[in-house]
Amino acid sequence: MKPPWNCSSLRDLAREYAAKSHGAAGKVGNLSLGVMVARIHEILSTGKLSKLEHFENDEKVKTVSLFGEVWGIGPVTALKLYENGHHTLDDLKQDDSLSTAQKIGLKYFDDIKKRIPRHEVKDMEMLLQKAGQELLPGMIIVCGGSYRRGKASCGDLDIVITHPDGERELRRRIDLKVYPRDRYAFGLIAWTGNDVLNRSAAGMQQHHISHLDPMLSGPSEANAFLE
DNA sequence: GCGCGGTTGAG
DNA sequence: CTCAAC
DNA sequence: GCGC
Repeated sequence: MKPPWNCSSLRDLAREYAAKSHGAAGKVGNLSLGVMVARIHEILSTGKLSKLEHFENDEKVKTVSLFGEVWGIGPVTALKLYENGHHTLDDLKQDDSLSTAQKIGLKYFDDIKKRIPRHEVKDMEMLLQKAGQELLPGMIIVCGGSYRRGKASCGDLDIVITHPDGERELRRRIDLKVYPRDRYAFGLIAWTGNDVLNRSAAGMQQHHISHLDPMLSGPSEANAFLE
C-alpha cells in the first residue's frame, strides 16, 4: 500500500523539523532523515513499526502493561508487582499488600473496562440533575468528558457542578455513611452516637462480619464540604 | 544535569 | 514522602 | 529548548 504523499515531501517536513529543533545537520534527534522517513513510511503502509514488535511481544512488557491497566496501579507499582513474581491478574488477587483502590480496580477489572453506552450516561446525568434540583434549586450539573464531546460511548462519567450562589453559600460539613442493608443496624447505632456507642458498634461489626466482602458489604463514608 | 502539569487524596 | 487519578 |  502506498501512502497518499511521497517521500520527498516527508523529507522536506523532516528537514523543517530538524532545522527548528536545532539538531545536528541532517538529523532529527539521533535519527538520520533517511531512517526517519523509512520508519514513517513503514507505519503508514503497515500500521506498525517492526522495530517495536520485540517490545509488544516481550512477556515482561506485556504483563507490566496489563497490571498498569488496573485502576489504582500505576507504572511504578506495576513494575514492582512483576518483580515480586506476579505474572497474571489472578496472581495479583492473592496479594493482600494491594491498596484499597487497587483491590477494587482488580476485582472490577472487567466491569470498569466496559464502555458506557451514551444513552446510559444521559440517564445518569438526568438522574443526578433531578437529585441536584431537589437538593438545592438552581444547581447546575453537567456531564462533561467524552459524553459532552458527543461520543457514542464513554469510559466514565465526568460530572461538573456549580450553583449561581456558590460563592456566598454558607459552608456546612456533611458526613455520608453508606451501609449495606445487613449492616444498617450497626451503622445507625454507631452514627447516632455518642462516641462510646460508635466504638462499640464498630467493634460489633468487626467481630461479626469482617469476613464479608469489603466492597459490597463495607460501609463507605464520604466526609465533605459542600462547595 | 534534570524535569517538563498541577492538584488532591491514600497510604 | 511516593504513587496514582483526573 | 528552557528554567532552575
